[in-house]
Amino acid sequence: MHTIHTLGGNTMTALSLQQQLAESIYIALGTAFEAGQLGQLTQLSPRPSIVVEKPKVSEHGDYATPVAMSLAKPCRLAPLTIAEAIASHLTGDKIAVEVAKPGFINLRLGHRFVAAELQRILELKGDYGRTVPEQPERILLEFVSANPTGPLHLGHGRWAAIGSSLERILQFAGYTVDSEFYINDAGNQMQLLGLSLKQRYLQALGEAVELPDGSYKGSYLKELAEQLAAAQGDSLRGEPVEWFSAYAEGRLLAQQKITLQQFRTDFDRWYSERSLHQAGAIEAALADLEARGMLYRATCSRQEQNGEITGRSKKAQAPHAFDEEDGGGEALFFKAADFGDEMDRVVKRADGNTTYLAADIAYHWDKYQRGYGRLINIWGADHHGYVPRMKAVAQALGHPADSLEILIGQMVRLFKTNPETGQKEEMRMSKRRGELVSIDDLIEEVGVDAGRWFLLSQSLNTTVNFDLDLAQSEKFDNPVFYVQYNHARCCSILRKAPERGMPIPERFEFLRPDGSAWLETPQERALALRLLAAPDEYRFAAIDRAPQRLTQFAYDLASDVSQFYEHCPILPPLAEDLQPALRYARLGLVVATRQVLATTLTLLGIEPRESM
RNA sequence: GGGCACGUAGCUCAGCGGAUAGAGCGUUCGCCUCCGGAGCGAAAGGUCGUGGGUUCGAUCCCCGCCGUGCCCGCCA
Repeated sequence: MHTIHTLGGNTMTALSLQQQLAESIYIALGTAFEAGQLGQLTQLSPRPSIVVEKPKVSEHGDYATPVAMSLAKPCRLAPLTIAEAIASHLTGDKIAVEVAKPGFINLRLGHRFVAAELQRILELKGDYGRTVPEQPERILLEFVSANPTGPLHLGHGRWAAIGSSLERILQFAGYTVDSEFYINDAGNQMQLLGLSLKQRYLQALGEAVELPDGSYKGSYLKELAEQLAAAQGDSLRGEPVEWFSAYAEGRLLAQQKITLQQFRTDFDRWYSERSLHQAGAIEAALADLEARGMLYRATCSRQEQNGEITGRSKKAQAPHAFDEEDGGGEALFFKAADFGDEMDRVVKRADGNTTYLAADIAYHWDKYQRGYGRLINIWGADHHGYVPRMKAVAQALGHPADSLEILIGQMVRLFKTNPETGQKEEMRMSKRRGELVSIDDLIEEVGVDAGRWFLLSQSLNTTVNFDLDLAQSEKFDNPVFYVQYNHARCCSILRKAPERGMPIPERFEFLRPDGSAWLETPQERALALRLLAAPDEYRFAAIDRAPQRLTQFAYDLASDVSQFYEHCPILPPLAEDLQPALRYARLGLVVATRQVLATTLTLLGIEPRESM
């Protein structure tokens, strides 16, 4: 029987604190139920959801549950009565329980409990905070997935930071996760890339050639072309466009890989779209859909036929503009509308070429074939309109709609103070002119740590307003600096302790012989409680797919460290009047704190620096 | 026209249906010369865009409206 008495110090359980508390409350609930204290409530299954949360006000306890209020109706009892009944079965010497006004049950962690949990951190070290999911899953996380047509820009940087952190966070929460980059290396854009490079190459040879319309105008292609001209002279003049495509792709993809690696974003697989074509996966996936009755041939979609398409953009209002080119023949449609998309989508054009969607169908078909039960994609908001048709694909292939999870992230805007006006100005990025701020630029300007931090610290559905000045700041107004500084500060204390006559012991003791706590100041307690909340923070970051919870947590933790440091001296001479046992208990708290800060930063892909 | 997201303190943003809505910056007022200096403490500052609804309880869920951003191809 798992009672409140056995809480804490149990290194075998992978339960977070809130899970442990919820478990205890559930058991107390069962006891109350069996004792007939829950009124009209007829059964305890399905198990009622037990919310355990950290109250905003400390008077309401370290943790609290409103479970009695949600049970009031089925029990037909006053919430207070229910709360009293549950609370009466929660008594123990490790946690103080009290019932408050409307029907809250407030829990206060006792010294022994806190001390035991601190010991657990010291024992588990970097594994503290690992949890086990309710449902184990094999997840494929796909992100960035750019065209190999140029340097990765700031937007890609956001997906890289979030994807790579999320991968670590999900793994720490017990999921099996693989990460993948889908290389969009097929289609006419590669043709255009080759053409652009060839023209640049000819320009570099001194020829007056115009770049074709819509070509890639970024300076990186010019540099590539000049390198080619310098190394090969005019010997490549006769090479076909395809040669230039392949060359450009090879160079640009290699550069993207280097950039991402520098940005601490590693992929388990780089998956080439072209390889799907070569392996016949597109035909295989379409054959699968065909066999399921999900395809049909027509000159236009069923919805257009029936006049069901209203409210479209100008482009979409003229769906047959292509007829002139392709002779108005029949295309192959996928019945996306059967699964919630607004209309059916073309997978094979009238001219016989497959569409981008067809390749994406094949890619996701292949992901499922490889045995992943959950697919998570991170896309920019500019692709959100694509979500319904991909969800339709998942369902048409026989998978639940929610097995494909598409996280839509808003865009990144960059701000910098103009030295002339002193005003913050947006650095406008223009894709047309090839002027995008690249991840390489970002790394050069602010470094990987600050770059990642600011791209991670906002919720996915908020636009990031990236403040370059703030990210460069080496003062406490810069949160990443503040967090790293406080980690380094812990390291410094641990480094100096032996020099000041306090060698680091094997074990720390947090309780006095009489069972009371050495750590009893508000700062010590706040810090310790923050550490105990870490596993829940990691867990929620995984469940909510929300790395920004951890930047927030890291900051709050650093703030607790800072206050602890100000008020609780440890090393002589500053602390020489204090009892050694107290100083050692504080030192133990520093060891645990450093560990949790380091774990949190590692999950974010930010370096826990030992010195600044 | 339609879709998605957003609207919370002067600014940038957090906020798992719970009690008195938080943080940083900025502003005001006090401290501090300290194990690692770039600080610490406090105060002021809010009709959570708006109008309804669901709920014992709504910043959070649902609907309408207003405002902002992104998107709506037999492109990729």
